[in-house]
Amino acid sequence: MFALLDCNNFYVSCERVFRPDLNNKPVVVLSNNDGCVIARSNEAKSLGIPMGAPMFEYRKLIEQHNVEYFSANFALYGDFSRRVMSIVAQFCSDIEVYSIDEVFIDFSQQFINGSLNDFAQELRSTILQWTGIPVSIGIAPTKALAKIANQIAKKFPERTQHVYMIDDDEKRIKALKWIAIEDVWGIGRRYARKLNALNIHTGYDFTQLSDSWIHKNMTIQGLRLKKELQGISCLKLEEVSDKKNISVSRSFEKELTTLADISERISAFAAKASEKLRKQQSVCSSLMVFIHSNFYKKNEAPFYRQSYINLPVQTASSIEISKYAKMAIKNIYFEGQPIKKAGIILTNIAPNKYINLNLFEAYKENQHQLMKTIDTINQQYGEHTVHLASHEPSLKWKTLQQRLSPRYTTQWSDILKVK
DNA sequence: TCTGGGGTCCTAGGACCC
DNA sequence: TCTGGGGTCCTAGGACCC
Repeated sequence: MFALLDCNNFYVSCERVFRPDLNNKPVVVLSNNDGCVIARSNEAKSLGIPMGAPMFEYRKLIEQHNVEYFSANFALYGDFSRRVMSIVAQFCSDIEVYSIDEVFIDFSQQFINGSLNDFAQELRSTILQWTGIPVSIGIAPTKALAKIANQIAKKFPERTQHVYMIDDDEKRIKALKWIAIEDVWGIGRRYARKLNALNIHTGYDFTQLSDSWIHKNMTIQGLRLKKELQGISCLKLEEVSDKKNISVSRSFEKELTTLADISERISAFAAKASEKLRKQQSVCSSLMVFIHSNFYKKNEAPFYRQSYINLPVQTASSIEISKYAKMAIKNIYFEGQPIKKAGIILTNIAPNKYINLNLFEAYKENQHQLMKTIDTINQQYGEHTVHLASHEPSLKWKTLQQRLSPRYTTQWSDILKVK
């Protein structure tokens, strides 16, 4: 049996831990630049605020109903995530951290006295007591069914007490007939539309389609999903592995129209991405830089360009990566073209212990040492203490975060004082 | 005026090799 | 006039996830 444990309205719940006055009140959390809604409390959902709602469209509704809103505080959410996951790890040996707020657990490997249900309840109440974060748990024979069980637990909290188990065929069929096809894990907007056109509306309908049709139209992944929904486990827990791509991208607070400005941002993104790369002790051997115009402007033709660069040597040096990123941007940008968003993706990532040396380019050992020193300093004295001269982080163009909560758990100066 | 960011997997088709 | 077959690697693009 598998379980999926998922934190309820995670970002909002993190904010509420230090603001209990916001319990039972509508709360939302906003994206970068306070652009749109990325998390909502149940009360905010009931007001009809959808996921991804642009702030400028919903500001009126939000103010009208006294919805509390926060700028995203990822330092806080990341820290809470680590705390929740470490409690799960104490209870269960076999887990897969699936996202910042979700974890799969292999219950079959678990030595559990009594019922799985009681065990899950105990886990849930411990997490709530130790961290203040409410969670829901779905239990089923496969990961895809555990996802659905989790949605049932969340949808009917009174009846399920936040834990629901699909443990026989009758419950499985009932759950499949209950769930709308677009809410099934692995069915996105595109497939949902295609399936709806064929009169497929529930998870159950989907399992009635032929294997060959699903394989042909939805690849091998679609077929796996069908088996999973039928109770045949195809997806196991996955090992945590190094990232195969590392990207940093941002929308700008306004359109940029000069190479100098865009180049400076790209340099900062490159440095940030290199830092992530070094953190997982890897190097990369190619990168891609992209820029695009404001796609929401209906009266302008969309502009999108990307440039791939193969690096002469594998590296994790901010200096090297930034240098090539700036070369890439020169290839694709022309002066005057307004750019709203840009980013960098590092690819062909490998562990840094197996660096391939290039016949014509020396491995820059001194840069390796320099990066190590910079990382240590920034870790100790705060982000951006040392940075490349080619960009001025945080000062000139700090992103808009007008409603940022304190970093209660990761910054000494922000810690709560109890009088 | 104002619309997020960071990932994964799979497949088709072209380049290239013997 | 007739012009092989089988394989791998790489990349771009499309789908999905949170």
